Amino acid sequence: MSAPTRRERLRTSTLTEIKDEARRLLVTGGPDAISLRAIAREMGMTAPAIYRYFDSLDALVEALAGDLYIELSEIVSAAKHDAGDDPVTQIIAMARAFREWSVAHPAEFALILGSPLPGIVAFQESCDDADHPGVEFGRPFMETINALWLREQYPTPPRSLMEERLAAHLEPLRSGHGEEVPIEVAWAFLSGWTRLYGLVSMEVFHHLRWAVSDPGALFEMELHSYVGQFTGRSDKS
Amino acid sequence: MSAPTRRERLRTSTLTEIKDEARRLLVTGGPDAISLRAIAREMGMTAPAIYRYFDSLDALVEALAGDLYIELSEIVSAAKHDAGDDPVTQIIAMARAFREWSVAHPAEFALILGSPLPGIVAFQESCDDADHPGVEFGRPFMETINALWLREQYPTPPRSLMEERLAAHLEPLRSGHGEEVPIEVAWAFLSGWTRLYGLVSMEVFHHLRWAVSDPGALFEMELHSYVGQFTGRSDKS
DNA sequence: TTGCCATAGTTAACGGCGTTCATTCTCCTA
DNA sequence: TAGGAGAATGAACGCCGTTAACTATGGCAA
Repeated sequence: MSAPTRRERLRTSTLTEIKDEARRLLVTGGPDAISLRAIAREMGMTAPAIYRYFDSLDALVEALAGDLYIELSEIVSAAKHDAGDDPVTQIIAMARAFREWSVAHPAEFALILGSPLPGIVAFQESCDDADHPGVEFGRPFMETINALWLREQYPTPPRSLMEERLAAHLEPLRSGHGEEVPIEVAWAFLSGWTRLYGLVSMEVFHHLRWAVSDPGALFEMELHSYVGQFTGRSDKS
Repeated sequence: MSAPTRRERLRTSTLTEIKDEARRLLVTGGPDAISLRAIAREMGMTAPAIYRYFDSLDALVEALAGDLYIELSEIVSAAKHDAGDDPVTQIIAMARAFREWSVAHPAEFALILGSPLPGIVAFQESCDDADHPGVEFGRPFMETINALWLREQYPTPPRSLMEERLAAHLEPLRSGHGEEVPIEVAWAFLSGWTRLYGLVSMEVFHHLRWAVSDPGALFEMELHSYVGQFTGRSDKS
């Protein structure tokens, strides 16, 4: 399994060089700036040569998106790992790591978590399989919120209501994370993830400029409010 | 001020035909499918003729985005108006109207509320002026949450904490909606809006497919949870 | 009524793009 | 050492935004 041949080494090296150049173009000029000709030009090649490595421009962008998903997942997981054993501390660390990466890499964030480009739609569609990057990315959040639930049962909407209205539509999540996840955990995870995503993506996409001059302050306030739900501390002033 | 000349009538008619065709292309083929040549082809014209009406493709897309913002704002305002006098009912109606329009018009949603395309960035930048579509869009939400606050003081993070950490960064919002808005209202508005946006945009962008088969059920559950914060009903199961 | 001119529209062209095809070169292997 | 697989090339096609020069035309003033 070791000893990659010289050809293989050259091939993977070219492959990553193409993706690196694509990312550079993404960062400097937005998603539409990623072009085979520009990549090839920058690499001292001609555009058709790239077809030896990717079936199309869309396939290249899709591969790049997969890499970025993994990069972000690893950063979030590392933040959790470095945060000690307390689930609440872990959630705070993961949320902050997610925001920091997103704000530092707006173009990358837009590619994997923004409006799906027509070419990236197929990538989204393939979310059915359990080892899709999206499921993998959500896992540490889910596990932490589950650990928290085992420790103390934080408030949620009434269980009866969730069982009646929500339970039937959670089979994709449960098939990816195990059938045994309590519905309160599923809800808390989805609720928290959508809040985190909404806040961060609005900041990254500049949809908050008209309201807030320092989105980081709003983020910390929201994080405080969200975590308060778990610590049981009253929010009354 | 009335009596537009014949020339003017023809001009505005062509202008809206161009934007209509651009929207049709947006819906059928995504943002990148909007092309001057395709629009002109469909209209029985040649592409350079469009430059009599718009300075560039970007300017056209920007104008279309402005129209869509107004369309969405009017729909949300109408929903509030039709919802009677109770602020809580109004909030529910506005949130549902927002989601329904977004789900029914994913391409339009992506254009105005998704990742900012390089060309649309200038549109976002101009959010400083108080009559920007974004401020106008947020107004009915803000007013309703304010009315609610006057009726009963719902729970928020501690006022002292918000004054210390958040107040200094809210001047853009306050300059658009009046200085007198209490910080609790500003927080409740921003918190609610980011939650609504996060949930809806994840649904529209198919970022929830891996977890939930019917995002509408999750939406109603979240709405229930968010509104519960105002009605003071306990969320314990 | 005549003449003019702003307005709307055209054609041609430039450079950039993804993609395909036929071709060439080069390195590894049998 | 001969051959074949893999890597890269150049030319071409049909898109695209944009510019420039040119033409037709409708409305208004003399």
